This record gives sequence, structure tokens and C-alpha cells, in this order.
Amino acid sequence: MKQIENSADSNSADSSGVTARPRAADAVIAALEERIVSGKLPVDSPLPAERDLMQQFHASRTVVREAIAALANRGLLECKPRFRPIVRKPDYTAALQAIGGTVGHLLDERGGVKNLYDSRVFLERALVREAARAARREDVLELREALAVNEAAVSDLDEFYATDVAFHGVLYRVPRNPIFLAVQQAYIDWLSPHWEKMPRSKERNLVNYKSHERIFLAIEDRDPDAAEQALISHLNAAWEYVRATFDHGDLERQP
Amino acid sequence: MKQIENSADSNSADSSGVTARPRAADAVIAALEERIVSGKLPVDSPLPAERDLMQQFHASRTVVREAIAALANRGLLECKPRFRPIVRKPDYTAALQAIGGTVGHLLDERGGVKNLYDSRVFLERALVREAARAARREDVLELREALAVNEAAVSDLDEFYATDVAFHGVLYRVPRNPIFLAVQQAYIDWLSPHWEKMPRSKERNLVNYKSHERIFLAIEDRDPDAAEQALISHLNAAWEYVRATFDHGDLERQP
DNA sequence: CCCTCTATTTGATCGGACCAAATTCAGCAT
DNA sequence: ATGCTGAATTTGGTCCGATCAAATAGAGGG
Repeated sequence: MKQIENSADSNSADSSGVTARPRAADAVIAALEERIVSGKLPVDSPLPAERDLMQQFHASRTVVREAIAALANRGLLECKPRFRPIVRKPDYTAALQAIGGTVGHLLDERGGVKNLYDSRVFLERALVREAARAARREDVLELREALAVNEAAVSDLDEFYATDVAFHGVLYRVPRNPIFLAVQQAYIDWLSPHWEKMPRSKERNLVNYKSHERIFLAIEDRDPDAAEQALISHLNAAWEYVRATFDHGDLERQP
Repeated sequence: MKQIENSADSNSADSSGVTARPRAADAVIAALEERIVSGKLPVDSPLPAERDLMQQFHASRTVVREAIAALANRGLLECKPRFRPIVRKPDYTAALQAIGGTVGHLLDERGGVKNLYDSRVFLERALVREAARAARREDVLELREALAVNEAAVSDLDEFYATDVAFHGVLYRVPRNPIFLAVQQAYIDWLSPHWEKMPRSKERNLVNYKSHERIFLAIEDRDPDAAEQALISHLNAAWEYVRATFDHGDLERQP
């Protein structure tokens, strides 16, 4: 049983004690949300026509439409401009992608990129430590394989980045927590636009590959400290490279 | 200069090569977004009336309204039901709060809480290591202070949780990266609802305080390994406690 | 049975209208 | 002049009906 459940969209901020009269759309939103999460509306299936929904909910087209928009923004519906909205159940990856726009603005501020990159370094430090400590045999094998693919792509300026990402991706998979997968995807989505304008070169790729190799060897050796050190060197060097390439003010840290 | 910049809401998924004809609202959205980020519309000030906007943008009320809804969902506007939308510039904290609803659903799935909690443990392990390695004098002082406050609240069943959060909060502040502050807030927002139904007791508080003390001492000693161990014991014990208290299926991990 | 062309459905947008709450502001009391 | 009260006006929330163009379904031909 739903009680009040106001706030059609993300923001509620009910500072006043009294809950403002909920908008009519909120009821439709809640009803549709229930139908979606309960499975009455199957995932990946199209939503009924708007004119149907307004009859079912005894509501005007306006509120139905508003509800659809709200649910779309929450990720429960995916609507392409002139097509039927598709029912979706967002996972962590989708959730983080949903705030990509906001994060994009934050990255434009001074030190925005640095902040995000620092957090990535911080997380990956912990990831390599964990990998060195607790990676399963299969993880190590996967990492070795990713490393080999990475080496093979050193001369391929277009492919190397992908294999680079894939190598790091193995690290994110070790804890076997879907949250980390989503976080890596978020880092890729948000950081790579700022990375791709960086000039690529075979020499640079070789340096990066060597770093990956050091990281892998440390993990294989079950040496968390060495792995963390290798990772730090690797990512710091990469940062310094882009910083040297085009030093905008937006690279400095903003505390 | 904006080029096309379609997709009013979060989801774009432009799998087809051709960008679908953007909706009329998208133009208004882009225009308003520009005015907001550029500061033409001052933060914390109310948006012009809808009827004004429809004249300014030469658009119908429908699209203006839709644009407002979209921007609200992006966090650039904060609208209370019958009031003027307020211009906002969301930070990382607001961005994460915006996906609270989605995460809420993910937490209801089997192992959802466990996944999130595990990620928290993982992050805080890295945080205490970092604190032990690089905390400034002022950080240590702050931590000591937070510890003292925590101890003083052992008998106060209502206050202890707050001081507990505050103690951990100091750890999140050490890297001086606003992202971590936002992440902690997210953990609090998303996890505490699942925590608060846990019975509180002075004995339990004392145990937790002792754990905090061990963590603090290890940090003060500049011993990352000990700090990490203490943190792990602390959070694992806390988890086992809730697990023992009410073992729902939704606690097991979902890989 | 598959492809094509037409008829229908449906999403997007518009314009107008109504209501109730919010805001403004004039007028009155202190 | 200052502050308070209530009416007048503004404004957001909601509904209705209509139009248009694209999407979809269905009929007809190869």
C-alpha cells in the first residue's frame, strides 16, 4: 500500500512541514511504476497508447504524458521521440548514465576532470590491491589474456584504447559486484570524451602496455603494495601526459 | 555553439544512424540550460513565468512545460508543486540523490543491499588506508574529535548513529575530493533506511565505538594495514549484526 | 509468402479555458 | 512611515479538443 509518495520528479526537498498537495500526475506515476516493477508491464515491451492510458487511469492526456516523461527521466521508460515508450528496469549502469548530463557540467568546472580522475585512481588503487589479494585463478587468466590483447594492439592507434579499457575492466570485475561494473562504465562515459582529444602514438601505447604488464605481474605475485604502486605510476603518468599536452585551467584540482 | 544535442531526457540510445527529429521541447531545454549554466538565469532565483517563456521561445505552453519538467529531472530546476521553479546547479551530491529512486528499486532485489554495502566497505577500506598513509594533522585532530563525540553519545540511542556517521564522514573528507562527500551522502541516504529498523542498544553502541577507536589508533599510528583490518572487522561485524537480527533473503549477495 | 501501398493509429504540438493557490498591491489601522 | 489585511491579479496544474506528421497495421498484388 502506497501512502503518500509525493514528488513526481527527483527533487522533493520538503523543507516545510506540510506536504504540498501532490499533483495529479503523481498518482499515474505511482500506478505505472507499480505495474512496471511488479511485472504487469513486461520489461522491453511497449507502453499502451497514451489514449488508452488516459482511459485506464481516468486522467487527462496531459497528466498521462507528464507521468510518462517523469518515468522516462527515472529510467523506467525509454522513449524515442515519435515511438512507443519501452518499459525498462534500469540497473546501476543506467542509473549512473542518467546523471551523465549533470556530471558533464561538473566536469567543465575548474578541476572537474581532475576530481573525477582522482576518484578513479583512488578506486583502482583499491581494486588492484584487492586483485592482488583475492583474485581467483580465472581472474588472473582473464587479466593475462586482456594483457596479451592489449600488447597485440600497441600498433593499432584505434584499437589500443579499447583493449586498455578492457584490461582495466577485468580489475573492476574481480570483486564481482555489479556496482563496480557500472562505475567503470561511468568513468568511461564521462572521462573518455576528455581523453580522446589527446594525441595517440605507438610509443605512448607501448609505455601504457608496459605499465599494464607491471600491474599484472604484481597481481600475479600477490603483491598488493607493488600492484598499487604500479597502478599509481601508470595513472599518474597518463594524467601528466594529458596535462602536458593541453594544460587548461580545468585540470587543477578543486578542493 | 550547440550542434544538435538531442534527447530531452536521460536516455538517448541512438542506435540508428539517423538522429530522430528532435522534439520541440529540446530546443527550449537547450536554451534554458544554456541560460542557466551561463548564469543569465541566476542560481537560486525563480524561473520566469511559463506564459513569459512561451512568448520568449515562441513555443506553446506544452513544450515550455515539458522543458521545465525535463530540466527539473536533470536537477537544473527545483520545482515545488504550485510554486515557481527555482534555478539550481546540481553538484555531485544532488546528482546522486537524483538516482535515489532507481537505486531504491535495486536495493529491493535479492542481495541489493549487500551489493551496496560491500561497495561501501570496499571504499572505506581504501579510505582508512589513505587516512593512515596521508592524513594531515588537522585530519587526525578532526578524527579524534569525532571519536570523542561518538564516545560521549554511546548512551544516547538516538544520537549515536549521527556521531557514527560523522566519524566515518571524516574519513570521506580526507582525500578532499567532493565526489567522496557525495558518495558518503548517497550511502547514508540509501543504506540508512535499511539500517534504522535495526534495534539499537547501548551495548551495541559501545562495541561500535570501540571499533572506531581501533580504527583511529591505527590511523594515528600510520598503519594502513591495521586500519584496514580494523575497518573490515567493524563493518563486517555490523553487517553480521543486522543479518542476524532480521535475515531476509535480500541480504545475500547477487553476483 | 513476401513486398508495396493505403488507411488508421498514435505521438507531438498547439491553443484555449478553468480552477485554485500564490503573489501583488492597495487601503486601512497603528 | 510602518505594518497588517483582504481583494485583485498572476500563475501553475489540469482538462479538452483539434491538427499534423510519422508509425503501424492491413489490404492487395506479385
